[in-house]
Amino acid sequence: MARPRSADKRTSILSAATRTIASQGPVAATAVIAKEAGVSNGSLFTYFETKADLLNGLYLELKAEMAASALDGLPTDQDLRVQLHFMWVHWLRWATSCPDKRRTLAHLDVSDEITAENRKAAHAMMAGVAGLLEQSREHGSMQGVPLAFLVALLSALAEATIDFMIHDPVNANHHSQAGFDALWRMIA
Amino acid sequence: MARPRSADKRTSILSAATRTIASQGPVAATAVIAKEAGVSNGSLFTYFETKADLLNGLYLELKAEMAASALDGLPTDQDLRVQLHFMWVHWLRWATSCPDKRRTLAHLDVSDEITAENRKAAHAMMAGVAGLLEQSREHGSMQGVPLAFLVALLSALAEATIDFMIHDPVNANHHSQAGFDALWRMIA
Amino acid sequence: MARPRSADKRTSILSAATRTIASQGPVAATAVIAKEAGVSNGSLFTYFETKADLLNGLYLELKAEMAASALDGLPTDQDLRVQLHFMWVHWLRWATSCPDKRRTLAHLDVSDEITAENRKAAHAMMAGVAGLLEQSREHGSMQGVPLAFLVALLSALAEATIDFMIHDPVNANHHSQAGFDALWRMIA
Amino acid sequence: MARPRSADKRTSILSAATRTIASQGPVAATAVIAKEAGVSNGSLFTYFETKADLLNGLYLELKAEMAASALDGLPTDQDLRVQLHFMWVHWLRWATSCPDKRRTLAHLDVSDEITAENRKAAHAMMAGVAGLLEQSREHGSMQGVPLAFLVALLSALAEATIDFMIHDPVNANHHSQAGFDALWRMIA
DNA sequence: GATGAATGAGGTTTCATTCAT
DNA sequence: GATGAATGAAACCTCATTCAT
Repeated sequence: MARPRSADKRTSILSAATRTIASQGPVAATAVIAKEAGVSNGSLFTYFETKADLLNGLYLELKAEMAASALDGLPTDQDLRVQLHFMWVHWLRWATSCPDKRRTLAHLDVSDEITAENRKAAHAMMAGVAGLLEQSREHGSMQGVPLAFLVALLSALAEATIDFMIHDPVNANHHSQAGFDALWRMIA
Repeated sequence: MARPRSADKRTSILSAATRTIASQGPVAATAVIAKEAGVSNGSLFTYFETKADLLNGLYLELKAEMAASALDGLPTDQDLRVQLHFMWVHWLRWATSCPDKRRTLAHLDVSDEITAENRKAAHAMMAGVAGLLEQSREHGSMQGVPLAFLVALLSALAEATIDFMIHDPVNANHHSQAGFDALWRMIA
Repeated sequence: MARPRSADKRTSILSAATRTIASQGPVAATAVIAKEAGVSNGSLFTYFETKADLLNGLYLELKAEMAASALDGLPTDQDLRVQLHFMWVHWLRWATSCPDKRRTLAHLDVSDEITAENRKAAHAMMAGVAGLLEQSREHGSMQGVPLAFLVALLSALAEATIDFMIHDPVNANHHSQAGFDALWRMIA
Repeated sequence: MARPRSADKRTSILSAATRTIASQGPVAATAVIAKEAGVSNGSLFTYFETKADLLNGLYLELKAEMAASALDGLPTDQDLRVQLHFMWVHWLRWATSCPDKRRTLAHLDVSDEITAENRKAAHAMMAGVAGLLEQSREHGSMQGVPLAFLVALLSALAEATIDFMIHDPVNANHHSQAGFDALWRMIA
């Protein structure tokens, strides 16, 4: 209820929640998450007033991390195709290297507990990606469609590709490239 | 010689489950589903031994219906692009006209309760779609990628398009066409 | 509700109940007993109006069989010690050769479902044993105690001996004899 | 640092369980036991993880109390017959003065929920009684029989005597003495 | 009479949240 | 602030009994 003091503890809880929800889904009990975080079950509720709060906080945290992974270090001075490829590769690398975070995010994406407001906020984090897409399609076949639709298609392709990379890790790079080529054909 | 098990009642339960799970997710209580179906609490368990059984049965039922919608009446004597387009349109029409079924299926797709066996069976129902894709890419850019990956990409595009059609129903046909064109560019 | 017709079916149910209760106790479900008897769960209730009725019927049946085993063929023309020994041996032989019946009887003996009336009826079946005891103690040390107490002590010794015979079957006869000798010292 | 688990509450639950099981048997609902203990439904499960745990805990508690009643204050410097008589009298006094505990123990003795391990532990608590019996029979007629059998016979006689004392309380002392005399004749 | 589907109360256990320590 | 015991509303599932076929 009062302002939490330890940022460490908050982080512990979020990371324990990530691990637990990845394996059990959002029905994971708060007591289990607390124990996994090495914190008492009561303490969890001083850092997150409600289980829904925890879920929403985790959602934002993971979305932000994902967006940052995709966009940090973007070579803005280079060719658009190169930039888009950079974004694609970093996004997919992040997702495949933290499968728990990615799986948890997938769970939260379909959960009823995430508020519309937070979904919108998460969407805003991808503004950089949207901007890149906007430029990339400038002279291509998808000039007429709403940008949001385009973003949705990109996400869909990315997620499908990630699934396949995790499922067949030996050829992960291969699949990543094939996915990107498909994307490029789609929007170019 | 005794009162026969009623197919109607089974259907009632499945359709009540569809409605309830669409709005509450798979955590929907069996008691709520039973009441919504106009059936006693205990009766549900004579038709489905377990809640997990109900979920799995529903999953198969909906997947089958979805596959049938996409493939029934396929004009196999026509051009591949026409066939693929037929499939695309019918699939999306089904999904957008029964949003509850579609939403429930989305929930079940990520649920831990669905067995690997049933996931495989559901996959098999889409064999027709896979076959169509296999032929369609024959001379295109995606000859090298695993067919399963191609199917995953198709599904991803379809789902994203469906989302957008539901979100912006006025231009649904427009989005459907844009999605299909994108798909065709991707595989052609 | 109507008069049952098939004595066979009644017997099947009783014997299925014996087996099932022996292993699960009186909480055994009527549906399980019915299935074990090869009868529909509804039918069970035309032969026994109530589960309690079934339990009570079974109790009487088994008690009667036990009493008969102990007393049938009693050599009434012989020495009392010989008669008592005959009774003891036959009782214990019955109990050790039908462990299910014996175990079920033990369960029913402590069950709340058995009516006082039926307990009394069961007691009456052992009148022969009581009579034998009455005569046997005529000149011994237990002339003063209530006959019912004497019967209780006999039963207690018998049950303890049976337990031990089942537990250590190799020396069953030995234990049987030791038990009888102890009994005889007690009452002589 | 948090509210400590209360020994009182544990005791309340055990004693409520004793009363409830005495009258209803081990099928007594945990909710009923909790209410009788003045504790919430859920609290019972912080003191006993499982209903079976509660039953086993109660079993050990009652067996220990019974053994202590029989053996505490044993006049080890006196004649064996005196010691055995002391044990007999105290045992029977305990049993007849707490009929609920005794009845509950009788229920638990035949329950499937009690583990073999706990049965063995309970047996060990009676080691003092066994030792006394071992010495008492030294020069008597029961030198050849297994000690465990002897213990079983003693228990059987005690239980039968207790039943009779409860059933006819006016002459309880009389019956107790008659039972002991019978026991002594048996082993002397 | 026989069958087994239908019923709904009741059983054990879990869990988010509160609050005494 | 931290802890974990306390709470009681559900949740899933079982079962004796009834009744349509």
